[in-house]
Amino acid sequence: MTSLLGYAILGLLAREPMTGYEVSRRLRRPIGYFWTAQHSQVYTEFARLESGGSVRHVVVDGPGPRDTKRYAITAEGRTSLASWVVTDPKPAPAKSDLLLRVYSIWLADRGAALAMLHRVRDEHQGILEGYRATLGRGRHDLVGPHSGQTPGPGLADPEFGDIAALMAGVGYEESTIGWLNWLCTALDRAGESDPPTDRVG
Amino acid sequence: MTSLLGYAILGLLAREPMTGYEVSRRLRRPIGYFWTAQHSQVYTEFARLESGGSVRHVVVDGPGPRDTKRYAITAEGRTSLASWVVTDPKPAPAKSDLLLRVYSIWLADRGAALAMLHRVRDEHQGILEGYRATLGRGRHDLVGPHSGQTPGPGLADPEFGDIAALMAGVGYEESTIGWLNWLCTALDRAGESDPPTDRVG
DNA sequence: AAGCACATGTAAACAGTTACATGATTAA
DNA sequence: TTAATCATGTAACTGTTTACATGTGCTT
Repeated sequence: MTSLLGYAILGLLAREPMTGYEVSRRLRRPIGYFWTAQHSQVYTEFARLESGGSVRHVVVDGPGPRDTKRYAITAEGRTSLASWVVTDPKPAPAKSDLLLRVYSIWLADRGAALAMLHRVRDEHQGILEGYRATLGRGRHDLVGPHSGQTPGPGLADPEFGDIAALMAGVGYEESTIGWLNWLCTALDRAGESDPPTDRVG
Repeated sequence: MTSLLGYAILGLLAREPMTGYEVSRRLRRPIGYFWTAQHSQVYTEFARLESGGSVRHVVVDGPGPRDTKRYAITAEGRTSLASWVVTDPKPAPAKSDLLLRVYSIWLADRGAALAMLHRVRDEHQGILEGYRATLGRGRHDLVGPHSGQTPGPGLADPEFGDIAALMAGVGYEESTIGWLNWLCTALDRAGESDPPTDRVG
């Protein structure tokens, strides 16, 4: 009954109570880049979660014309989150704006395509560095694919989830950057024989 | 004005004319896993593309109560696709069902979590093998990050886009599988100190 | 005085999924 | 005869984005 957005919110509240504003802020560019939502969606989802008994709120004083509400996960919410976590995700339909463009890149002007790919690569490079910095700021036991001996956070520690998500983000960005570099090289090589003009029409 | 789905369809039609049914079939599990759509969405999008002058159809005889229509991209459609291709994609909001679960995995039962992660890894392994098989079936010039000397397809060849998308898929699956293996190991290590029971409530 | 961060909501539009509806041909 | 594949469409619903709406307190 709970939606994926609902579980995203519960995952945040399981760490600490938050206002709708704080949840929205975390869901703009989340740690590990795995879910996003607008504040309008968050506020309506809170209402559904509360009527389902997964969260509860207390009113605290704050600015503006309305009450500020701080939400906390309930025991029921925690249980439902914990049992959903181990169910099978449906095979990701992974819609990629970038891949969609690359699929049709053979129609485009080579120079313009290369410029776009370089911009995208630089952006991913920045994101990757951000993830690495975040990993570095945390405790760095457990980090590194073969770090072996040092004991990491216990399974019951939320940092386990944080680090796992960050590691996924690092791996994803690294693989994307590697692919973009390969693609730029391939595009250069493919372009050597062709004239550098737009070949539409 | 054209939606991302519209460009996905144009990208397919730029290769060869197709019926709505064929486009839908390709969009269920696309080459490189980068876009999906239901047939209901495809048929309505065709209407929009046609009223915008990007596609045209001819009626061919076929089964069923309605006419079978074969769609082809127009010169205008090709031009609009080619110029969209080199515009910047917006930073992918990349919603991941799996990452969402892993972010809250510290709440779950370790055994159940490991079982789920193993199922997911095996599934990704299958997808990866599928991509590799597809790459192997095509001409395999250009394939391999540092294959260097052999000339690949010209930039104006649609196979350039096919291979690029497949390479992205291979990189993504490899990185996902590597991360899942790391995660299973970390989960084992983290679980050694904790009792293997559900720690909710 | 202008702009930003905090803080919460509603409304309209668009994107996407699931279900409904029809019917021919071919293979098990 | 049962099911799958080919083939096209509409309707209802859910999810998501964008725009509207309000108002405080702090900083520049």
